[in-house]
Amino acid sequence: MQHVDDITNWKVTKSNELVKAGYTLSLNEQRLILFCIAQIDSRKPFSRIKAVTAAAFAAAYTLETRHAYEALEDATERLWNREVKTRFEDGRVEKVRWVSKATYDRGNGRVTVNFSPEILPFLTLLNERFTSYDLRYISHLTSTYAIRVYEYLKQYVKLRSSIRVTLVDFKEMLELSDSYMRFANFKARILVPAVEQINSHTDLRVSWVVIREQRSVVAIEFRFTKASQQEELPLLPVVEDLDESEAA
DNA sequence: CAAGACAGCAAAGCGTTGTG
DNA sequence: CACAACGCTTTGCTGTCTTG
Repeated sequence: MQHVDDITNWKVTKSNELVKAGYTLSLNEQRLILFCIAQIDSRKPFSRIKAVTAAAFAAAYTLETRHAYEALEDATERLWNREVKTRFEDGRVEKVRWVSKATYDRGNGRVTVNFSPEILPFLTLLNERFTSYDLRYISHLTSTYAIRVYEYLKQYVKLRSSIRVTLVDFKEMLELSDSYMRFANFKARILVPAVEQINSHTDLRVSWVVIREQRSVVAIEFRFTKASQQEELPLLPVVEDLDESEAA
């Protein structure tokens, strides 16, 4: 996992709870977080502390190294105040910080991230209800919403070929409840770009239809399949992979 | 009329270039 | 490596037309 040039098989694994939680991250913050998560062995407890070099970050997301410094510095700075909101059945909302410490080592182009203790249950010791995917599939997505939607669909892809989600829940997940009061805007700015990016860069092929009540859109039904070509790539059944490989 | 579609404006974000 | 500046993209909103 240390080799910068070999990110092809890095997997991001997180609990489905986290996949569906409400949070906002800029693209760079999202990239930084996912890069760190990809280095975690989700089956085990772990050190909480992950280091990211500009070179490794640039390699993972196909940027020129010299451009990665400021992206990392900026993302690190902003990550400090970011939080994850988990909504419970009874309406309770629990907020948790992503990081308890995040420092950019100026002069060395290196970030050290300490995940907060409260976020760890979403990332480690996972053996059920989790989602796993290859980091490389989202590495070319340029909309943070595209990444969120990809993860959301990915959690269902083994179980079914479509999922219906209410517009309210969906916007809540993306922390857009108070924005995009007009569906057309949400569609044009979020849905269409996200699905387009997912279809052209990831292993999922997605389409969607709106569900209406009267004339208002109340839900979205996503339909998806795994792309046939990508299927031939070394994408082992996730559960087996996690249970068996290098466990000892 | 209410809600969606479409066009366009503006701010923020992202990637690049040039400079030191 | 850092910083300033530029240009393209992403994101959020408004005006206006279209539709059932």
